[in-house]
Amino acid sequence: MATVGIKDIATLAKVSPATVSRVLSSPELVSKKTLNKVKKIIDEMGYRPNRIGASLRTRKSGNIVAIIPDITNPVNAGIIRAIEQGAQSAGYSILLGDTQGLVERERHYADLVTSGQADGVLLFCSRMPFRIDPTLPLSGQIPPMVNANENMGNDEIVQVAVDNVAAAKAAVDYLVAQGHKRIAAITGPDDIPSSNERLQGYFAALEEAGLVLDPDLQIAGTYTVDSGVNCAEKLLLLRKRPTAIFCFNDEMAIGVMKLLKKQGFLIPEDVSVMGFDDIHYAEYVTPALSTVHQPLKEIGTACINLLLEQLRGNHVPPGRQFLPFELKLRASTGPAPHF
Amino acid sequence: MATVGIKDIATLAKVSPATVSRVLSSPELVSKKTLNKVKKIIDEMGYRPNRIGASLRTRKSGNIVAIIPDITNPVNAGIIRAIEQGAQSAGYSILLGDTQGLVERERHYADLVTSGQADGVLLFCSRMPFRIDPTLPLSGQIPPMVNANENMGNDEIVQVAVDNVAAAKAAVDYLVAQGHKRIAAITGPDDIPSSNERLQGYFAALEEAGLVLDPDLQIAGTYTVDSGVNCAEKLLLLRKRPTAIFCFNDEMAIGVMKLLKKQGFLIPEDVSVMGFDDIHYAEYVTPALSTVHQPLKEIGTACINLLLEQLRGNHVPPGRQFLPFELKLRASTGPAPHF
DNA sequence: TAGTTAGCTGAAAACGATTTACATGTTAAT
DNA sequence: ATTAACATGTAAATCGTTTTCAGCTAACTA
Repeated sequence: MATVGIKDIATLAKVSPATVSRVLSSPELVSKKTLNKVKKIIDEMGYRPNRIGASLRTRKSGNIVAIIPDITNPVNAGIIRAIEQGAQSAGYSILLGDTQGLVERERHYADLVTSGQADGVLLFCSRMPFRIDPTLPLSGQIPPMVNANENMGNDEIVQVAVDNVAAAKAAVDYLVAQGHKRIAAITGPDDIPSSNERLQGYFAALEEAGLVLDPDLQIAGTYTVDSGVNCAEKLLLLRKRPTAIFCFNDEMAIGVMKLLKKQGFLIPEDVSVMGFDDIHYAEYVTPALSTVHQPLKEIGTACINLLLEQLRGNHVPPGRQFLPFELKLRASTGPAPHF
Repeated sequence: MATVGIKDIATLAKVSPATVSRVLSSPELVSKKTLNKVKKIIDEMGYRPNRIGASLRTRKSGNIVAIIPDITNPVNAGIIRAIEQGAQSAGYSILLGDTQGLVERERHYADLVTSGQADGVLLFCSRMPFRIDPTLPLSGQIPPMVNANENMGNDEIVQVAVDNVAAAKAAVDYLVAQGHKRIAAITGPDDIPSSNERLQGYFAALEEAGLVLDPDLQIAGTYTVDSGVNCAEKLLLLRKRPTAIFCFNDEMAIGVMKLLKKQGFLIPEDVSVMGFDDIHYAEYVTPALSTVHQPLKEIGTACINLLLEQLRGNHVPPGRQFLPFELKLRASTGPAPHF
């Protein structure tokens, strides 16, 4: 690898390293003549400034670390893609921290900013990865950070997501309007705040409709297809079966439909199925899955913009920022069966 | 942000910075007594060595850049996840370079190693992102690099993938064995080497079976669901329709099935559909998609191991390394229809 | 003409670690 | 007692930039 440094360029151009540096970062301070002379040498030599040297001096790494439980999750992948795009245009690179849901890996990646390898954090999970003193105000204790698509239960943190309560309520409202009275909910793990928010929305819709809240109809899944299958099995064993199943993500909804079809149930004639997320494939399962659309690209863009704003040193008002969801009604939901 | 440096620790522990450095990186050179003393101070102060300073001196960034056309593609996401895992255990971080297929972004991310921000490259596309002199041997001109799942048409590069020719041939062999005589191929874009390899496998299988090669049955798609729909439309307009369609990825296969069902064709009674990749959802479309399984985790692990080996300064024999594929036969393929 | 001023440029000091070469102190061997 | 060997610690150079401060020149003002 070529190892030509700023000094070499300076020598060749018969100027000082300072001038070369200025040519690169504040050309307006340099006279046209020297500017061209230096630029020419830089081109000829194919000189690339060493970013590590610059980082050491400026105390800016130019990196942002994204702490993500699972990059293979299409929701996360969709958000991260928009984030990467925005970061790149602003001259930042994304460090990928797939944590597989493990606290120690969340901490590990958070440490990258402590050790100067990253300037800010994009957090896709709900735990605070930094050691903080709860008696002190949060700002000042943490680096620039934005939470993507989760709820950290702390309004001092900048957070971007869909209003899960409202979105879940809208989904259940629709099922209610279709005449369903026994609506089951397959939730996510109960330590995930966004899942609990969806559950609240579910409760709110039932209450507003004056429907009884049957605890048997509420089951916790794990956001996987298999868990959808398992939960659906339990629901079908019930003496009074649900006529609609609201799954807190599309994966589980796909699992539910798989079992339903296997057992000979018609979707949506016997049972309606509603998902959440609107992953790419929701449209292509049979019947096409009704679900709640999350605007991944917009969420990603909002996250990176809010983070960049902080990195520029500007104040960003903390708190949650909601982006609009959309109910996608496809073929897996329909009127409640008569009997 | 605490800004405690190695000098502060040294002062507090009444030793020199060099000793503190040794405590961290080569503890065996330090006496037990000083070791404990220094460690205690480090803990008390919560000192984290600044990685930028260290990088500048050691000329190692501890980063690996992954250059990927599209992180939302489940195949790439699956591979990258295994890569990230292996990198993290070796103390490396992954810089995510989603290029959206653009040459300039590939170059941009390759530049990260030129500028010292990354020590090695994981390449998910087939173009060489570094400017090289073709008259000189490649080694020495490029940094440690491994190609994932593509073919760069250059045996001086370390490359890990599935044997696309053999895999495609196996898929078509199976269709032939099921009695199909008119087997269509929906390929990927024709500038993608792995797609061309699959095409070769398709040709080889047909030739071996003594089947005529009808150019009408070969259409180039773009690896998207929509393109699957479009290509299938063209195939169905043919006077002599295919009885089986081999799609070079699962997305297009899903599109093909969507159109087929819409037009009232039975799968596989009227037309068999075969995919490639075995993405997670292939199992859950209806009918379940027969496809070629790619071992994503193994590919990722092999890639990162080969790269780490190079980063350790060891020679890795260049060339392609094939990992075993697997034919997943599900419900979308069956015997050719009688007539 | 002398005094300002504006516009460029250069010298040198950071930034925060690692590492080489050397100094000191201690023990063991002669 | 002298020396050698070893264990431990220190001082200082180094990595490649950026940036402050000061100096120089040339042009402008009074």
